[in-house]
Amino acid sequence: MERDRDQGGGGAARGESLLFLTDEQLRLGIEAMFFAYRGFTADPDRILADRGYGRAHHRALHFVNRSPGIRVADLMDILGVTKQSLNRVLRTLVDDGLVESRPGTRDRRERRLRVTARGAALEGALSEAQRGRMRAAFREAGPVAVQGFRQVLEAMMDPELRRQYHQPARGEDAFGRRSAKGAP
Amino acid sequence: MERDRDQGGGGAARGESLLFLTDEQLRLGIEAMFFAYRGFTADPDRILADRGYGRAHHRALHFVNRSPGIRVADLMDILGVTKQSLNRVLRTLVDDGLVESRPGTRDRRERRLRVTARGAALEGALSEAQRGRMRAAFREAGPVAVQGFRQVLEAMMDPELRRQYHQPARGEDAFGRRSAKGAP
DNA sequence: CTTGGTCTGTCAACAAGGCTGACGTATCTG
DNA sequence: CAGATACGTCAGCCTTGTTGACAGACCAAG
Repeated sequence: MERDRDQGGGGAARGESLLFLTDEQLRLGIEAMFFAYRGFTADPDRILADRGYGRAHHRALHFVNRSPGIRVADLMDILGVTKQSLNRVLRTLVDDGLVESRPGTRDRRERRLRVTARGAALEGALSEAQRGRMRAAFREAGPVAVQGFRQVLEAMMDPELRRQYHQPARGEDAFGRRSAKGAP
Repeated sequence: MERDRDQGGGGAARGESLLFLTDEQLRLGIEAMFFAYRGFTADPDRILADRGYGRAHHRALHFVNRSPGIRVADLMDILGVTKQSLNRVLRTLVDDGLVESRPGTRDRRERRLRVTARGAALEGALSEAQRGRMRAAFREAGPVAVQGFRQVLEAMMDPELRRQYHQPARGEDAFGRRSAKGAP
């Protein structure tokens, strides 16, 4: 809502050019999201299938890699799944030696997660496949388009998720203190 | 690939500004896709859950509504699922009277699908929820950003899917002739 | 110090929605 | 007529989501 410039109820342009808000344009945006997301996940999915993992494993691995020492509960919030779902995926990753799970030093109820060397290798392969496609898309569209892409996507997120997007890290240092982004 | 302007191997800027192609920027793009897609599906998912349907029903309903008279095989291609998966979903939609399935007039082996009045109503509700969020995002980001958003998403699609994105319609007229976009 | 409440993560069981494989049926087409 | 095609269906499997019940660790109040 924010400033809410002009924009009458009708749906047609007025004054400026609001043609980009017509239902037809929105439908195109919706389908673009659908088809693009398919492409976005296609490459890593192939790699995962080869090794007997699924997309859920990729997601977990990605965010553990991004935030070493993350707690299970925080990972749950980011991924938006129940702890039971997450746990199943996490267990296979731990059993296979891709992720390491250690009790927190400050609070021993929690498990602090980090990727192992092997986990980092797989994450790198998946990530590189995904980055490859995105790099090509970014290059083809150019920096201005990329800027717009990010703006629209960010505006489409739920507010809590937007926070996750901006403050990636969440770990625990050697003394067991929590270390959020700019925490003292 | 296309023109392949500049863009050295290093990863840092050179001449222009290629900072938008760094791995860090790509990681942000990847996470933006992930979080935005969550938001993108959240609103319709709630409506669907109330009525005992899932996201798969939404997808089918959307594309049948978009392309009245579409054949089952074409819907399969668009959705990227097997006929068994599609059939399960489609059967419940037909049984519940949201989608109508009739043999084709030209070729009676095929089933031509279209939404019923009730189907259109549900599709409208789902669609409106999704459009609402996208409308807000588009308005907040502005027309230039929307243009970039569409460019990047399109570049990220698989080529076959890009075709689906550009030529939405696919139906059958009263005489049983196929009617693609600008077909004679 | 003990005790109850609130976290933490785990186990069990179930449902949705993908998948493969094998078939059956109707309908076209050469 | 013979083969190809479009669709539906049965059976069975897997991933990944769900809820419910539970155990261990922590913490604050008595």
